[in-house]
Amino acid sequence: MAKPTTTRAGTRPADSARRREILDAATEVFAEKGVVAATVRDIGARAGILSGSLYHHFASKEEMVAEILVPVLRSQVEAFDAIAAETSAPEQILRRLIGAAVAQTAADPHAARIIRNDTRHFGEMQGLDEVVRQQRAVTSRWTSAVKQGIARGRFRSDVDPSIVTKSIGDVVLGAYRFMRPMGRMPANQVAEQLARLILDGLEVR
Amino acid sequence: MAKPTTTRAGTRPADSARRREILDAATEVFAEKGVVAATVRDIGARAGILSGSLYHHFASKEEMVAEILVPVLRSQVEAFDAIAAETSAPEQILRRLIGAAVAQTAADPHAARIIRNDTRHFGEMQGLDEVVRQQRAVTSRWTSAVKQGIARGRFRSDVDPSIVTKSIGDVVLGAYRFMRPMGRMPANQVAEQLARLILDGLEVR
Amino acid sequence: MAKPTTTRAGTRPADSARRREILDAATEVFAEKGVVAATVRDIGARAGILSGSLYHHFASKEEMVAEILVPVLRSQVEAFDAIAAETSAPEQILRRLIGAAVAQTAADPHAARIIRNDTRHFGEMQGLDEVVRQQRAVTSRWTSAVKQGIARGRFRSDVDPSIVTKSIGDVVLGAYRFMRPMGRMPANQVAEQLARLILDGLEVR
Amino acid sequence: MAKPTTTRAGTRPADSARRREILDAATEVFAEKGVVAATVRDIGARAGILSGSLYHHFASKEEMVAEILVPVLRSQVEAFDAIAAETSAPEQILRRLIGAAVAQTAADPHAARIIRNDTRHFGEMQGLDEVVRQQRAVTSRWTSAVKQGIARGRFRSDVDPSIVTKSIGDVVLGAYRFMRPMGRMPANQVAEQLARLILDGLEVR
DNA sequence: TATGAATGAGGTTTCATTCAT
DNA sequence: CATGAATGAAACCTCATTCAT
Repeated sequence: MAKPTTTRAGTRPADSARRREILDAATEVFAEKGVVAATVRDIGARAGILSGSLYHHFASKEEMVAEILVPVLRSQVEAFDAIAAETSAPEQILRRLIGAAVAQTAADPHAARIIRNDTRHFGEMQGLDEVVRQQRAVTSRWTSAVKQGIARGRFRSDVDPSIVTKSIGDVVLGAYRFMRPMGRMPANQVAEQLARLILDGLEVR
Repeated sequence: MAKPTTTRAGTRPADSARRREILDAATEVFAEKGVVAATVRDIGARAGILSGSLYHHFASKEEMVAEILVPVLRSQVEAFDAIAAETSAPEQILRRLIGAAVAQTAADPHAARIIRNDTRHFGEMQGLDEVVRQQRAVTSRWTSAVKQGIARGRFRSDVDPSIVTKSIGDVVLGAYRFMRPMGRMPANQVAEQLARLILDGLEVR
Repeated sequence: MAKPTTTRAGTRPADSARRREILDAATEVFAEKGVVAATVRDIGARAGILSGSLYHHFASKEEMVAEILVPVLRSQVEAFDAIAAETSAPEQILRRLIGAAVAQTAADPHAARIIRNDTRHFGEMQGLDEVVRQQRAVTSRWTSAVKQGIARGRFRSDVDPSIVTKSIGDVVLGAYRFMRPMGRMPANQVAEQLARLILDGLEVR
Repeated sequence: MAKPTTTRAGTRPADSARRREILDAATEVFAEKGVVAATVRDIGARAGILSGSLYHHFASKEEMVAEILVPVLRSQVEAFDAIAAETSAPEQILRRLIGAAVAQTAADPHAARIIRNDTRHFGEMQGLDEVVRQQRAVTSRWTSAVKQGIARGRFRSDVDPSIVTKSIGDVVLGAYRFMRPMGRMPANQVAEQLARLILDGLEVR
């Protein structure tokens, strides 16, 4: 995982325990209500603090969003790059990308939910440039994996790569619903089922 | 003093042309910004009207959302039921459901986008009970199609039906991105590609 | 979107000094303009605060009304009950009820004015149930005092008790006009004159 | 009754039947909700017309109020003056004033209710100068009747004339509650009971 | 005369943010 | 670090009034 030792602008003591607690509360609230509908009062209430006091730890609501998502996305990009570097068979790559993405989702289901639901807003929000950048990086990893598979004749060429890519992305981002705390299945099992579905399809051959 | 949420009597001309225009404007704005972030001023601006004047036509922002989504969802449920009634082979049913859903998405891509992005908020919004009900109806159609296919041995039984159902739903709801005005592909082609992907999988056999 | 009427958690410091100041300002404004015509901006202006900031202390305009009136009415009911418990002669009871009511009016003339002028609206306003309940309690105290006097043959039986009760209520509630800050007479003198008028009538015998 | 053949400013056809109907609807609505809380939409709804169409008949909401109240008040002043002119005994005068006032209340209970509840607003509303003037005239009639009775030694002198006057005014204005449509007693009976109460008091001598 | 659409001002309320203590 | 008070902008919505048809 990337280490967020420095925060944008002149924000205070970097990362205390309190800061982490607040961020966890914010993560939950953002996941449940969405970043637009979530208010700083909601976050304060969940963290056991008054909303005004949040500003001792974070410069803005946006900064919280960034601080929640950037590490998650960065770590995903790193994981993806490692997989691409050490794997050669396209279906193996895709299978492992799915596994890594689902594992991330398992590690931080709230973050996954935020990404799935609020990506649309990140462009207009200030200070989320890095989030947007990392999201693009993730997408590009999926895209090259798919294109490579098609180029090597292992993936079907009669489906538009962009459709494949985005559909896989959607399916994987929705995996949080099948695992704790929302679902009941262990992450690796979810990953396996999604991989089967994506690679082999629903129909029995 | 307290805001009366009840529909004012005397207003509400059922559906005039102006009403339709405003609804179209609202549909666009909701799709682009999300129902929470979209303001009545945004809608008014797009419709060429002052925000207060919207209330000559609609009782609330919520009512607009309902009026946009209910017909779309109802028509989808009807289409789904017709397909289920006249088709017997599970893979045929699923293929046709996908086709119908994508066709809907093509007919009203903005509505699809709203559903995809804002479903989470509908439960807490007042006056959207019918929307929620129809959404449940849609989901139940997908679910029974999938379960039937599994029961008849045509769909794989090693993937949780709920995972299958939700994943298909996600993929189909995202189809608006590949068609006009956002994408460039004709609807029936998108439907065909998604059906292939879902039923046969990405891998070349 | 829909306005949540529930009291926000986290706010509401029970009663600070500021809260009292605002409540006093609100009391004046409500008394002068009436609860419907009084705007939160009026109240804010009188309290030296922006109208939005009022909501740091109160959940709604209605809550202010309730918080102004409930204690006044409750205290009146208590006073009435004490009188009824320790007094036996009907004319003595009535005289003392009038005295207590006028004393209340003297203690909080603005509240009396609000009650006199805006009772009609309380039923339709949200959160004023307790106000309505206490008002009924006050009325019932007047009614039983009058009926008791008639039953014991001390009050005339040729006038409908409901007319008597309501008329006395009206006269007493209007007492604020004769005392400071609107009038000039001391409260006990007003009470004495009203009691004479009510019990003995205007005519010289 | 004074004939309102001319309306203030350049308002249309003077008085058609429709105008009367609307005015009746407005009277009811004003009485029930109060002139501030009553909206032109309420009035239109009760009159079976759209609110905008009201302005073909009246220049403003205020004009309606004026047109409702001025004739009532003028007629009361005339009646009072006639009584004062043809009666000499103070208690007879007062008794007949009460009778006349209650009769007015019976004839137009809604108007009485409006006067009782909304007098406070008339000063700030535009175009109600004549209403205010006539209300002053009414008050002055009550005042002189009372003062005359005191001067002639027929009314008690140990109660402030202003208190007497205002209290009588309150009681009489509240009479609408005891007669149809709100109460059940015939007007002359209400008048008789109020006169007894005011002149002779509640206590049995 | 009436309708239906619109205006524009203003109402209550929300909310991110600031700051003295 | 946290509180509690406040700000100021902006949100949703209401309402008297106007006007073309």
